[in-house]
Amino acid sequence: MKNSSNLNRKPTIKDIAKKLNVSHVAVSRALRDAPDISEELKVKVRQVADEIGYVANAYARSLSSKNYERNIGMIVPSIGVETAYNDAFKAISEVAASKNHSMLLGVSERDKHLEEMYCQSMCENRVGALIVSPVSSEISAIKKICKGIVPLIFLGGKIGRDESHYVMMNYKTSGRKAVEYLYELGHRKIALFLYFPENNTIKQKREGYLEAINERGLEPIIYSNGDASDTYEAGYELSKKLLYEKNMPSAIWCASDLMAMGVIDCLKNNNIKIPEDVSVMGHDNLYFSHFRAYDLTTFNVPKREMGEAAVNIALFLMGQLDQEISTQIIFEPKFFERGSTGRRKDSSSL
Amino acid sequence: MKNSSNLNRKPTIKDIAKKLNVSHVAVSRALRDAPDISEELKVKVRQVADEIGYVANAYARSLSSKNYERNIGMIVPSIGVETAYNDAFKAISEVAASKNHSMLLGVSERDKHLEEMYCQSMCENRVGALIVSPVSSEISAIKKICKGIVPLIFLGGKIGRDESHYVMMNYKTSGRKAVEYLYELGHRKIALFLYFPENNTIKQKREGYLEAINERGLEPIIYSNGDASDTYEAGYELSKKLLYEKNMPSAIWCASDLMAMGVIDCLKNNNIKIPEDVSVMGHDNLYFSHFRAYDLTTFNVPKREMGEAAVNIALFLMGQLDQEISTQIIFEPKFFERGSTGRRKDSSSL
DNA sequence: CTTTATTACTTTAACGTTAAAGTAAGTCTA
DNA sequence: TAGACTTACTTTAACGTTAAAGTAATAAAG
Repeated sequence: MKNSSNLNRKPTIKDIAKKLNVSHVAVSRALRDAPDISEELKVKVRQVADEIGYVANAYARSLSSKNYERNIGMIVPSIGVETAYNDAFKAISEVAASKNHSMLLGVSERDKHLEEMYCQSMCENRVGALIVSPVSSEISAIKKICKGIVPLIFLGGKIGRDESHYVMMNYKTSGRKAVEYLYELGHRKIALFLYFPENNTIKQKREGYLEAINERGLEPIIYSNGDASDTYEAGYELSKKLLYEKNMPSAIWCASDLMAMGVIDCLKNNNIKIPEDVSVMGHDNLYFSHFRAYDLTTFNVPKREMGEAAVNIALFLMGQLDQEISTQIIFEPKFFERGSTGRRKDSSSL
Repeated sequence: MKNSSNLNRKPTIKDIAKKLNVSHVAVSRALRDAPDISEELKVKVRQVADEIGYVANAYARSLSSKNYERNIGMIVPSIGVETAYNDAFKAISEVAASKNHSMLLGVSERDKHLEEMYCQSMCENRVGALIVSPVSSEISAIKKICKGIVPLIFLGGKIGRDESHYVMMNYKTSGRKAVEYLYELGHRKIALFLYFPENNTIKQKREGYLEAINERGLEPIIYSNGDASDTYEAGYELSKKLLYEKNMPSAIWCASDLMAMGVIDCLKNNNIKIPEDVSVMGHDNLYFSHFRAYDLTTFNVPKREMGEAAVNIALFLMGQLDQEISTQIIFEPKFFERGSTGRRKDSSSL
């Protein structure tokens, strides 16, 4: 049985007008508190509107006034516990609300087809700007859909630097700094734990790592798990593999904090002390990373700031900002030293 | 300097019509693949549309076809790491996408004023249904705004059972079961850690706890932190207080996993063994709760299922479901026993 | 070879609102 | 006391689309 609550016609300004024997335009102006309307009528109009439960129709308003570009769209691959998009979205939504814009959020679940569908839908809904954290580096379809209709701002690490508007991180810095830092602590056998799928983020981290490793004449040790992607379990499993292969490095840098937590728990479970026996570093600085049980040395990704930067670019492109700003922003990761890393023991082989 | 990218007029079906010397209605029908249009014209129309970068205007379409109730709105107090709303939103967004509905998300940041603003905006945007996790139990303003315009579905624990559409948890069960379980493990000194602000969720948990405690003739021990709300730090601080007061119970049930993690880290830091010396339980079963470092006994909140239930009610109320379903759903918490709880030691005083 | 149907359109009107131009009645000014 | 100005409206048109009704040209039927 179909429910039919959507069939009942909602009251319009014309209904109010009829009741008060005035033109619907007078009502429209009264409701908007526009000039050329007597206080008396305004009061009556508001009263009747309240009485009959009138609520403005945003579709008609936007169509008529031609400024439907009041919303900001955002498309993210996921909004689970482990991602940076929550904080970014939060910042974007706050700024948007403060400027009286609504947010449209699409969660593509890493599905390129769904991502494109959302893109199309947001264009049809005439968002003023669209902030996309693309599922993959392949963004030509998105660009084609939005071209000429909606300004596109890319957020995150998966895209190259030849786009016109983006906010991203320089993950190469993380790779270099991780090695530099661990080297200075005396570590010579420094492993890198990666995850799949291999996107630009990962590529940059590996690049930085390899550069710094090579400059110091060290041997690169890279482990990458095939299927689990960026998870606690992935870190746990890779560590088990290390233990099995009896090839323990004195320091491990994980491309994500989630993996690093898995590594720490697996090693501790096998009576390896962190950081006395092995130093473990992560990346992202999640909310949980500072918890005493992990106390993870890591790199902070300024999620909030990135979201703010993106929404500011959006506002600028929508003509809502009075100052000129750059629409290509690259943030540098910030190093956070905590307790999961330390000086190498004199005998480092396990 | 104002940017003016929003001023350029976008092509409409009339532009296509003019190019092909047909009526705009023919174009409209061709684009929608409607009958009464030749294959030939359809091909030409699609070609020109592509050429000039035509994108349908959702506002005009909705206004004309009068079915603008295609979107589902959702308003949540927060979307940070620690909340259940992520998963719920995820489920809702997936189901909505599968039925070709878009989602409008408002994050109220626990601000009642912002919550009402979003509510108003969603009504004006004629969402087909609005799912709200209210900031507080005071929901009369929300109900007044939406009345007669948009069906309202309340999600979460903060509301009473006299609303017409809701999805909530029975937290009283958690309170009872926590005590039952710990009692059976031999614990007699069972503390409850709460947080502020005190909403229905908390009230129910306390109620269940007190009932079960009283039935067994035990002494209730309730600690509540004044300001930090539901955080790791709150759990940490409350535990410090316990240690300082030398009033250690043999089991602690925390109203949230986040707090429980703080408790575990603080106790472990003070050489108290979990669960040998003290059993610790939480509530919510966050993604991080199963990590080896905490291995937390807790109650699962079926976030995803709750989201699915809510969106199904929404679809039903929008007349998009073929079967009749209940619009008042209460989920029972599911107990997850893990390693943070155990039998009481014979000598339990510390 | 007229009637009836079918195909592929066109024309008109409507959705609910706002913009812009028009106007009647009253007030002020010189 | 005519003309200009002000107030508080009304009328008309438009936004971009779809629904519904109308129609010319061709094909099929009897």
